Amino acid sequence: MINALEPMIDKLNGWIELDAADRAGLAALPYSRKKIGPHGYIVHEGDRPTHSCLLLRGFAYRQKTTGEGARQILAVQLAGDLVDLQNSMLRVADHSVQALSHVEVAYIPRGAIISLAFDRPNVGKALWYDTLVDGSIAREWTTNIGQRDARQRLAHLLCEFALRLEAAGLGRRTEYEIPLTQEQLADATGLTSVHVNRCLRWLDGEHIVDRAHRAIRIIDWERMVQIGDFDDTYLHIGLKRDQQ
Amino acid sequence: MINALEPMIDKLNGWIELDAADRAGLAALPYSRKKIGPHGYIVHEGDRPTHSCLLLRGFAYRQKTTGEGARQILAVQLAGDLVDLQNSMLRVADHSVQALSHVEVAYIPRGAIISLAFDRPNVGKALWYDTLVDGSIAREWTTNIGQRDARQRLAHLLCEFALRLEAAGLGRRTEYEIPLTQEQLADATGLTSVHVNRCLRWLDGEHIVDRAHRAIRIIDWERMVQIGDFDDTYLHIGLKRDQQ
DNA sequence: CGTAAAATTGACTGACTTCAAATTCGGTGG
DNA sequence: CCACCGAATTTGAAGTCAGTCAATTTTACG
Repeated sequence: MINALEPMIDKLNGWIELDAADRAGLAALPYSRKKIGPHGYIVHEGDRPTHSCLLLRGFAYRQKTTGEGARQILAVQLAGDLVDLQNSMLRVADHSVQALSHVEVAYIPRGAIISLAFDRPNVGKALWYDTLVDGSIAREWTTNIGQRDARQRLAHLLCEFALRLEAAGLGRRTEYEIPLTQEQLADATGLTSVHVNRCLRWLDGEHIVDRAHRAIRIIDWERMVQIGDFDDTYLHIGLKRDQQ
Repeated sequence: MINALEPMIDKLNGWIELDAADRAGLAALPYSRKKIGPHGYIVHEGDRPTHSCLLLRGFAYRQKTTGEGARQILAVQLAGDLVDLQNSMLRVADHSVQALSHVEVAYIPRGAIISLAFDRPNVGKALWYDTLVDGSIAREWTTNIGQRDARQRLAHLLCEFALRLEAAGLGRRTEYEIPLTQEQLADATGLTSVHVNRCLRWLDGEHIVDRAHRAIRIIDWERMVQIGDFDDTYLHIGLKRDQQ
């Protein structure tokens, strides 16, 4: 029987080599599964979570809401992502996590993760790297929103999704599916949905991307990279290979 | 003799209670000191750092530069901050750290920190919390830049500095000094220096803040909080008290 | 299939940028 | 201690990118 936590173990193993005991320790983590529909909350800002949350299937996003009700999407999470080390380690969740599609999640008691992290240093390091890579992506998002114009922002985001989905084995960089509405793309880039629409239509008209439903086909990857000022260093794909 | 690492130990002790052995372990970390002038690089994007860097004295900032040369300031660091766990743990620095004022830094071999983190779980947890709080602040910055207008952004940032400096014992929330130029404030908020100037002048004219040199006096804290839509939860000040 | 959600489009507006010039500040060397 | 000079701040005028508002068309899914 395949353990439901396998995708997470594989992802962590991508950051640092885990031995059999490390993997066994991870596989033995207690958890409870739950299915959640689109828009459903996985973690709510202000909660005092006792569990960490792992995304087993589907897509989710992290977001914050300002006092005026504006929403900023902070990250998009793929299956296998430990969605909530951020929140569950701190006492009060400072942001929400919501389902983008139908998702299945595993809630793992935070105590069990912390113990394992310190019992098995390689697991601890892998978890650490995972949060560091999350942080690196967050910094690039800040830069994207703060310094690039609308077209660049969108192109950059679409390039990021392409590479992350490819790395996770969930698509190809030139053809993938991600269930984000234009309004959600807007909230992720600090734009309005109207303007996101105009930019997408432009990319479409220039034959750089081709859109059908929520599927994206990047016709001209080189051009897209150039428009989005995209450099994949910040994703730290291939970290393990680099570490020696 | 007072150990130069004391401010860091105090800060970490603010996240989780450290016992004598934890503190001794931290105090025994090997390090080399270095003085760096304003604008000098502490870590350069693209470096493969072998050391982590602790800010002993002065102010520093983290930044990324886009392919077009636009600069985004990602964080401002105060004395006592471990400025570079982010970068030094990953193999390639994905952003730079530069001195804002005359600073003194301590370079600590990353191996020594990693060993200590896993030998003494409390130290590991404290370091972990430290990066998590950094992450939380980063998320609020993203939200600030993505969703708030110019006035709100600036007011929010100035409120953040006020509380962080107060928490670090480096000023009072209603009166503090921070050596940021208006151009740097602009790069931190995704605005232009011209517009930052206009917003500051407005805050000034409304008698909400009073500026002299790089010192800021917040005359009307309540109003400032309201204008900046500021809620300090994300700073996780008093985390230890909340944790039990 | 029907209906609510999402995408699309147009006209108009405005917050912020750009460019350029004048003024003030601050640190350093004489 | 003061004079100097580059850096930082301040101000004005004009331009533009993206937002707002509102209506229409298309899509998705229960």
